[in-house]
Amino acid sequence: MGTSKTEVFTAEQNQFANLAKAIGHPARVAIIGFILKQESCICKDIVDELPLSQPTISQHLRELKKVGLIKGSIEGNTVCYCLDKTGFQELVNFSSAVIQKLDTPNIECC
Amino acid sequence: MGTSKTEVFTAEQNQFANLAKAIGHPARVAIIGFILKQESCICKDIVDELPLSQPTISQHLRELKKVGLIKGSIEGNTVCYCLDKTGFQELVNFSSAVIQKLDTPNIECC
DNA sequence: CATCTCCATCGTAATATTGCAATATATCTA
DNA sequence: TAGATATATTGCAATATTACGATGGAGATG
Repeated sequence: MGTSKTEVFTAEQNQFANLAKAIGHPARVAIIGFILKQESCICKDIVDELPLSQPTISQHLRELKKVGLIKGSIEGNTVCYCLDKTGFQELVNFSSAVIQKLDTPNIECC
Repeated sequence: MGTSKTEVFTAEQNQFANLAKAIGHPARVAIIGFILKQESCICKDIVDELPLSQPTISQHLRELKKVGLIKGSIEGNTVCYCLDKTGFQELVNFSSAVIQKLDTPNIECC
């Protein structure tokens, strides 16, 4: 095994899981945080900031891009990576729906 | 490798990454959704609902519990698993902070 | 008490992820 | 054009994750 049985779950479940999984790595959390602080969105600056090799960062950026959390635009010699609102909105929707439900006091169990 | 270099990141970054990683599996998304729909929070019902073996579900429940997304209470012969607000609140905070920042139009790049 | 049900844990095979050196590619600069 | 700079890709070793059968233990039920 090692493979998730994705085929037995809905497309929505798989898609959201992929989104969460992409954030589920400290380097990627750090990348998001760095761009968010508007320190820079230039790939090189991220590589210089984080104590990981350039190929590793490049790989993490690709993961984030794949699920739509960032988008990159080529700027001559450099690449500018910016946060993509869509993915984060999905996160807000999911988690706030849970909280809202938990706040409605019609649950007898727990 | 295969190991994340957790030691070079902050405790906050690692903690949030763990939280997101826990949600980053379709089975765990499905478990959260099932409990949320208030269909049941009894472990056996989750096992009956999902097309995964009992040991596998048990393992997923442990992952969710480890990061504080659910909490389990023994109820005689059964175990009642319920959502824990804390973890979901962290998710909301993180992602809505990103969205808020992206909505402020003082960003020249991208 | 014997047995059944519910759940956790262990052990293990298959697969995925992580990180980096080496290398490729494209643009920029002198 | 020759190098320098920025980024992506490839290939691989180390480790983590996923799934499940087998097993164990605790409470319910006869």
